Amino acid sequence: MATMHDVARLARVSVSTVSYVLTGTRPISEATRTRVLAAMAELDYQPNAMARGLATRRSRIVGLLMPMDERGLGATETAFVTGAAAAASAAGYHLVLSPVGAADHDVLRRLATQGMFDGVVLMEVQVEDDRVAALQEAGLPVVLIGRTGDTAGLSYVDIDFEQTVHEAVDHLVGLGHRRIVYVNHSADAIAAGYGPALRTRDAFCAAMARHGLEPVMIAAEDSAAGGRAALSAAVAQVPDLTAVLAMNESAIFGILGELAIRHRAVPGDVSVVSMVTSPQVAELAHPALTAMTSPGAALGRIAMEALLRQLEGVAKEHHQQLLPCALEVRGSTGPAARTGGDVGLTGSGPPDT
Amino acid sequence: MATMHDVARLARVSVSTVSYVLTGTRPISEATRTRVLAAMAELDYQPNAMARGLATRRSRIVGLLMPMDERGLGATETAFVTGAAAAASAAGYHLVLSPVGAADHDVLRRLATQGMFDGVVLMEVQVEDDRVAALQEAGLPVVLIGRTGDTAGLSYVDIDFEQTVHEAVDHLVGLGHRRIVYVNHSADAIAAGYGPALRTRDAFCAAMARHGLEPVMIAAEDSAAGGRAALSAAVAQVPDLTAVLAMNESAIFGILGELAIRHRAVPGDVSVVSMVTSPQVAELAHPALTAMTSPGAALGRIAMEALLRQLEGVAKEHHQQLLPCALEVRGSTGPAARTGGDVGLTGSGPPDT
DNA sequence: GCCCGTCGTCGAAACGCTTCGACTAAGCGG
DNA sequence: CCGCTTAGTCGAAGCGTTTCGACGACGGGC
Repeated sequence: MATMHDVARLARVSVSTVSYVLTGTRPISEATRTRVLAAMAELDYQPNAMARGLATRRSRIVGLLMPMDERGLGATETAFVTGAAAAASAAGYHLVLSPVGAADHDVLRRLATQGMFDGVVLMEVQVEDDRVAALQEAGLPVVLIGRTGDTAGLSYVDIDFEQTVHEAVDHLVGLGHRRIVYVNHSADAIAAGYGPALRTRDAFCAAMARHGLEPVMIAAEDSAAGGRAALSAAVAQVPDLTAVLAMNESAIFGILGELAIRHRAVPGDVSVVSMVTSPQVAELAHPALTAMTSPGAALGRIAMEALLRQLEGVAKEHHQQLLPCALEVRGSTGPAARTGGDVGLTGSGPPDT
Repeated sequence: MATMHDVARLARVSVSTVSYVLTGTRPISEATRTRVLAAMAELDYQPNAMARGLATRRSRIVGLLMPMDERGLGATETAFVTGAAAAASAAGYHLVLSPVGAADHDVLRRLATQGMFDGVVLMEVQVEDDRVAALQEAGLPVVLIGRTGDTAGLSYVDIDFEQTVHEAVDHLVGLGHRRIVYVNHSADAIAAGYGPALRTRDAFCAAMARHGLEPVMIAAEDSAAGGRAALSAAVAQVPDLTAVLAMNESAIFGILGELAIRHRAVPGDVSVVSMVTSPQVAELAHPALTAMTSPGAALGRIAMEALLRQLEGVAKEHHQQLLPCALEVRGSTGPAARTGGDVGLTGSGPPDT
């Protein structure tokens, strides 16, 4: 409640002197400095954020822009948020969470022009995403989590899907698997240009090709039911599959459930690798899932740090970085079954929803 | 980038007139209003948030204060956040996410005095929590998610643990269960005064007493391993238990895993009810868990709306509200086994980590 | 003994908005 | 026809900072 005026009066100096003590922009004698500091302490003075923001034209507020659909955030997205929040807070910035749909153009521009944000981190970027352009036009520093198709002139941090898929496939092939099915996100997501789905699809093809194997891919709705359906489809297409690689965090449990119903043991008959998964989720399954653990919090933190560096003028170039997911072998993968044959194929259960 | 000055000049009116058009605090003739509006549109004018905040002494920013430990947020907490964010955004407020530990007193006071927040929602409140007092001293409107022991003069929204536990117990008793074990949060959490743990403990005692049954309770660490250990302990203490009621979202999968190891079928031999759980998590298990679904997003939304009402001066009284979790029967509960006996007790497997 | 640069401080002008008091021009009841 | 209210507008004074230009004092090089 106390203002700089009060402090100045109590310390018998001018307001500007108090400001200089605070910001250190001009030399101040030791004597007055201590007098001013004492006055501040006595009055329990805190500089007013709004006033400071107005005068400096820097709010020390950064935005975290993300679509917040009904279903809420998955573990990985939540990790982005907490990582970014921690980094911002550590640097003395405030982080505002702005739910902004992929199509909310005007909302976005309003946010950008209001002068409330020094910069923003944009999550859930599509391969084609004009929000990026809108923000840049407004002159707002932006860092992406995820990336557009054309990344020229952009700062981003993303998961290295190519690398991650290759590692996962290598792991399975190394265990002797040959008939591997990739369960991706939904066909809708792919059609909509959802980056992770697209990139993992291509990477899976490439990885399988490198081993001289044929890539089989199934799209799954983001739900347990979707997972069950996907597994049914997979078995129908490749009856003697020995491994499933799944991108879809929501579908994975449906996949496991359907495998159980069909009496295919994991990892005895079928090995399962879950991609871009948080350890917590991987531990939930039984057996615990061998997974590519997403560097969620790290990604959020790195993105935020890159943004702040840009704001502070430390970095002028763009920050572009890919982080692979780390392979963590747990209980759901093992050597490929000897006979690639038709184990348990008979009970080709109902497609189920 | 355009300021009110520019708009005023272009519309050939004074700055104050532009302001009145914007805020509607004084009558403006239709003619000038349209002229001003046209000028705004032409210049693509957006009022500067900082300047407005400084002049009105209202930032239209609210804080969401929560401890953000290493492990990150659970599904329920995440729902609080998204619910609150959506509500704030819908009302034209900005929501800043502030990781603030339970002990960060000075950080809290600094946040409160900086004038950046019009009000705050405080999450993860302890039964004894002096942060609440600190915030109130600073004159900041506060709404809690969760509640302290003494709620006089406070606004809060919380889960109705009493009601929730009673419903859960009634459900199990209604299915014929008599030997029900409650798996709570860790002993540490209870000792630290973690409200949900305390309140469910008491409620469980009361609910069991009402049915003339003896309450058996086990504390579990928040992990799958903790769940396994807890179930082992439970079986040791009540060999013929037929139902488990679990509070601990992290431990629940350990409990299920350990049951599987001990060849106790769910729900054939043992029924399991998970408390304060999100549907997504409940669906992950196999069989899907009968659970008390936490009203996560609703809680966040209601808390935020209460805060905003307070800020707008609409509501003067305090908002105190409890929401029960909704019982959603899925596959993990069924009639109590006929013979309460020693089914599967022989294979009293290793405590496992 | 001068001139100049640096140190330490001050006053005032921004920053972009809201809001108060005042003023003009109508409209209107008596 | 006069004084009152009311609609409509303006200018100026804030809001609490930062920052720029200025100014006195002081010390050093010559």
